[in-house]
Amino acid sequence: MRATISDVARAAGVSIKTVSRVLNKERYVGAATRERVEAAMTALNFSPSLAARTLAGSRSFQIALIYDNHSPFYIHQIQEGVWARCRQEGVRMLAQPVDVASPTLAREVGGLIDETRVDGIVLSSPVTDAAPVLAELERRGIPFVRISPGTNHALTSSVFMDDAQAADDMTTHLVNLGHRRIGFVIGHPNHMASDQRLFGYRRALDRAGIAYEPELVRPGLFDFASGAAAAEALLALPAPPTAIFASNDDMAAGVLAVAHDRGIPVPARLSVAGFDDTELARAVWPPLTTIRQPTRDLAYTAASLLFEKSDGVEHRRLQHDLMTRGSTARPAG
Amino acid sequence: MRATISDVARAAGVSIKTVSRVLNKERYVGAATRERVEAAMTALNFSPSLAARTLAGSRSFQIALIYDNHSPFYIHQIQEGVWARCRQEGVRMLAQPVDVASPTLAREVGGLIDETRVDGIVLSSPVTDAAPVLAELERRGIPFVRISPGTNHALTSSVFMDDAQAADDMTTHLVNLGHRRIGFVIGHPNHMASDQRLFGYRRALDRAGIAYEPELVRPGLFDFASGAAAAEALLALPAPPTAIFASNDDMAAGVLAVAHDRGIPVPARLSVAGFDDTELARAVWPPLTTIRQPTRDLAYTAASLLFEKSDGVEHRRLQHDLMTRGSTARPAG
DNA sequence: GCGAATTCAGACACCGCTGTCAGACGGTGA
DNA sequence: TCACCGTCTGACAGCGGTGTCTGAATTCGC
Repeated sequence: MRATISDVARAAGVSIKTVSRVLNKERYVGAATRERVEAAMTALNFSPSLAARTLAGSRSFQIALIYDNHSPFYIHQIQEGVWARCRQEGVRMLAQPVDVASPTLAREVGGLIDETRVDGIVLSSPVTDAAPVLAELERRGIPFVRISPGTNHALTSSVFMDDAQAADDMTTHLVNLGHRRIGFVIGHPNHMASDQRLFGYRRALDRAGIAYEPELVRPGLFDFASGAAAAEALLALPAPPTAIFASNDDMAAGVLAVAHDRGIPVPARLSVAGFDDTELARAVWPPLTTIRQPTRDLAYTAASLLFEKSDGVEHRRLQHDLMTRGSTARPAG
Repeated sequence: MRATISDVARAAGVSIKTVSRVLNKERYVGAATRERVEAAMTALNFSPSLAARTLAGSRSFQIALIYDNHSPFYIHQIQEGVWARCRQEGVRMLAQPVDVASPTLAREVGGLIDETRVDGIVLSSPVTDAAPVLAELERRGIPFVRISPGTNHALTSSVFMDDAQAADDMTTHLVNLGHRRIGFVIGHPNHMASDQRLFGYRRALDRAGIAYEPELVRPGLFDFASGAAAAEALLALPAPPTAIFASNDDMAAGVLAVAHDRGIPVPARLSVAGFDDTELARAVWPPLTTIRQPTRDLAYTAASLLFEKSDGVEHRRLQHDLMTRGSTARPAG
């Protein structure tokens, strides 16, 4: 049967409180005692009941990762990162997909906290910018860290990259190749990063002395279909762009598909650039020039911030990289 | 402050136990009493402590989903399916990535069960066939369901599709198009489904009276790179195949990339087929002809089996579909 | 109209740990 | 020598619910 803490105590000839001390690495346990207890624990194959620890103590050894569904690749990396850090800490991760548009979201999150008593929360974009949720978390005073938030940077701890600079870098890359008419596909309007990326695109154009043309900029939803639709529109223009920069890889894949369909060789006649460097970027052809977003590391760092529990608000900026692959080249002619 | 069950009891003018009865939908609670209690619960915004319920009762309101990392798309759909069913049941899902090759895996899983007291477990391939894990679960008598297991079908409840038939269908599709030299890329050796798919391929060839040629069959690991490597080898053959059937979409994407690199038009000169119908199948160009595997439904059904807790072992086979898209066509000439 | 079955509600122990407090012990400074 | 401190360990009371048992009120069969 399952071993309990009192079984261990009996086997080691100490009180259950002493076993508890060893379990929690508290001070004031003699070396000899500790060893006896540890031996008993392994001998009995003891795993403490999380439920009992949560109920009796002030920690639950669980944190929650809250996200809304967008790219599976992105979510996968986020989960990976948070989970890896949790594992080091001996803490469980509760993955909680939500609908950021749900009117009851704040209450759901509140219920989650009450039920599970999680020790902290990692928020992934776009839940990072859902005001009711932030207010609820604030009200309860539960520690939380946001990954790539778009608003109120100062308020809470967060990890992020410089989306504007990254988009600027990519646009500059295209400009340096010789492109002058560069199409842009905006990201999902729910995500604040979308604005940042658009801003970076415009800033780079501006610096290069290229006039901003609204017709070259199309809305998107971070998915394949919207990328394809945007490409259709851009390529139907009287003076179509020689390069298209999509705000994520999924949409860039959509752009690629449209180009292939129309027999437009990439990159010879059309350069295509993405953003994120998900696995998709290397699975399409030609492989996408894209911005490597350190997604996994962002998530890992977010979890770290939670565990380090420095009292104050802390921010960490992580570096991005421009990954030059086969989908971009000098314009024809 | 957080409301407890005794707050609710006081507010409703009943005993704690009666509130507990309402919470658990037990019998023998008067309609009027139930309403008073429910009103008090919403008024106080009461969420019961999972830790306390777990400790005192015989359920934990949690199940675990155990998987080893392979395609992010696949995992994403599996999580989605299990999670959707859990939500209906008011049960939390603990996502637990593991390394199926780890020698301590069974112990880890045992520890997970002891710590969390999960009510049941969903196993996803290839953990479905890790003998030590199965033995551990069996020993503890904890309910579990396997998704697409490869072995010991009779032993435990499972949901699956007919991988052999699906591969047979795809191969037959290619044969019917007129292909005679059909390359095949095997899946990851850890996954039992890989054998089944190879078997289906051979069976279809056999029925069509086409001799099996070992040189047309290459090993793979379910990832892009191994698909590309297999394609390189196949296309370097003195008599290269006119079609390549890869055991999943990721590898098929690798095949496509090699074809593009070599300037071999798809599907005009080479047909390419995948397996799974992940989002990737529609993100590449041309979109992949593939087998739609009802991954999300498999996961959903697996969770259902867990909750329905019919005493006996139960199996559910789900249907697959042949999705004909742009990557396959009649061979040239 | 009366005993028995059924419906309803509460008392109480306890699930397996942690927090608090108090006690024992040996070493230290005055 | 004594008071005092740091170190080590145990007793004990909960944490917030559920399972079991017991008892009262109601319905039912004949």
